Amino acid sequence: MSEKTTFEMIYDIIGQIPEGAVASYGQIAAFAGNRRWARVVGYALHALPHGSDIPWYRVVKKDGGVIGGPDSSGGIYQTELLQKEGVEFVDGYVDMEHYQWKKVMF
DNA sequence: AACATGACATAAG
DNA sequence: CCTTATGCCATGT
Repeated sequence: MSEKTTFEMIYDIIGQIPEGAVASYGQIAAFAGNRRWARVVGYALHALPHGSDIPWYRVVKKDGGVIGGPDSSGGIYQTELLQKEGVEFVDGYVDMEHYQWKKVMF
């Protein structure tokens, strides 16, 4: 049966995030079906293998902040990747007003 | 099976 | 703004 696991649904949603856009954990969880899966979303990304096609760096907190803080090595890396795609950062936070993903694009 | 932990969100004080 | 508490699900021990 085509019973997709929670992780698969989450990965599917994340994989739909276009370039130059970001999405929050809660947002992904909401698109996947339940917004309470925000935690599972985090765990799903945490469990991602290296070399995965999942754009984990396009996933940020609801405020637009990166995990670990913008000063963290991972935070710097994530910020850099997003900036290369055209996402603007202000004080370590994404300008969600302009770059938060909206599914209306499709 | 039970408990603890975790890339979160929300509410309340 | 910060800390607590609660909700939700998956994983590790």
